[in-house]
Amino acid sequence: MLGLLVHRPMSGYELLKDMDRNIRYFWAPARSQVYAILPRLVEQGLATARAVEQKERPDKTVYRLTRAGRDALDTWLAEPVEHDNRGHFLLKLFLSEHVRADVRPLIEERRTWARQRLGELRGLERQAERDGDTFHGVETLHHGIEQLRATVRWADAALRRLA
Amino acid sequence: MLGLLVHRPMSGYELLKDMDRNIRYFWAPARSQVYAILPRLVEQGLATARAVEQKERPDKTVYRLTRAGRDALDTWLAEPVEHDNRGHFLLKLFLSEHVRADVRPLIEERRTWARQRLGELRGLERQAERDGDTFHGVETLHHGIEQLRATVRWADAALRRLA
DNA sequence: TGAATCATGTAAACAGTTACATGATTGG
DNA sequence: CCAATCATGTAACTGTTTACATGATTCA
Repeated sequence: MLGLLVHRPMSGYELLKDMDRNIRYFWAPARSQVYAILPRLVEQGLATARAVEQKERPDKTVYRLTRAGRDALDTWLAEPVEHDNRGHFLLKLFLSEHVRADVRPLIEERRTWARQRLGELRGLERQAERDGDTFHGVETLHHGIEQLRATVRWADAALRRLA
Repeated sequence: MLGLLVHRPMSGYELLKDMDRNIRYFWAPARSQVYAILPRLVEQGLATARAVEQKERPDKTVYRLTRAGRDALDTWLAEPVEHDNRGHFLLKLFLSEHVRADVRPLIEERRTWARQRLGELRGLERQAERDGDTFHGVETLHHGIEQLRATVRWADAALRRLA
């Protein structure tokens, strides 16, 4: 949310529109969650709230990032990616647009992580085959392996597109 | 958790061991979450708790599925998969092992879902290219497309392995 | 002697969902 | 006239995490 408010001050409603346009496919919180977080940003000094009266529409509250909010965003982007955290990587990839930093290390790190993880899963796959595991158990491993191979393929292609 | 208790009555600790062995790669709740859910199963009549005294180890509580618990598992497995719900599909795939039902429709449905979704993302990809979106925005789309292609590939292969 | 394992929990927070609630305007 | 859009929220959950807390046994 800090990463979207960086563009321009917005109300919760506008923020949700922005999310729907940009990041819905990897992060889509409920409306009520966004409205719950916004006042918390103000409490934490990361944003300010300004009531805006409207004549033909209900009044709205517009949130604007503070300097501390901008700093918090930069700090978050500089922290290591939590690869197992759903959507965390894609969120950082998307938001690093606003912070002029090289994306290459981010993508390379994702690639390294995926390859390591791939090694683990292949180990379990061999073990499952030795142990004569059920179709169901083995297929969940095959599934994970295909997803990780796709991640490596994507990272390679993205790095080529960058070059 | 119902799907693991179906095998044999277990304490929270044993349940966590089982999870770590089998489903850790697509669902790994915290220890405290498992301990929080178990008494809730008893409240809902889905399991019974039995205190077991141990001499050389701390006492433990062993949970056993009731008939209602077994029915709840079957009902859950028969319900449509929530494809967007993290781990939901893999959990059902893994647990349908215990319920003698054909897995084929489950995998076919996953494949259909992934292909539809793939169509959506490809549409957004074309639009993003027309609109001249940033590298970051376009790459998140490429990433999603690769993941979905991997899902379709996996489903095709799994259906072949089944045949 | 110290780490790992066995075993169970509480507390506090944040994440995320669905359902409930209101009320005006715009456009087909 | 009906649906969608604009706009904001509350309530009640379930999901999920990290940190705190205890205490015995086994094995290197």
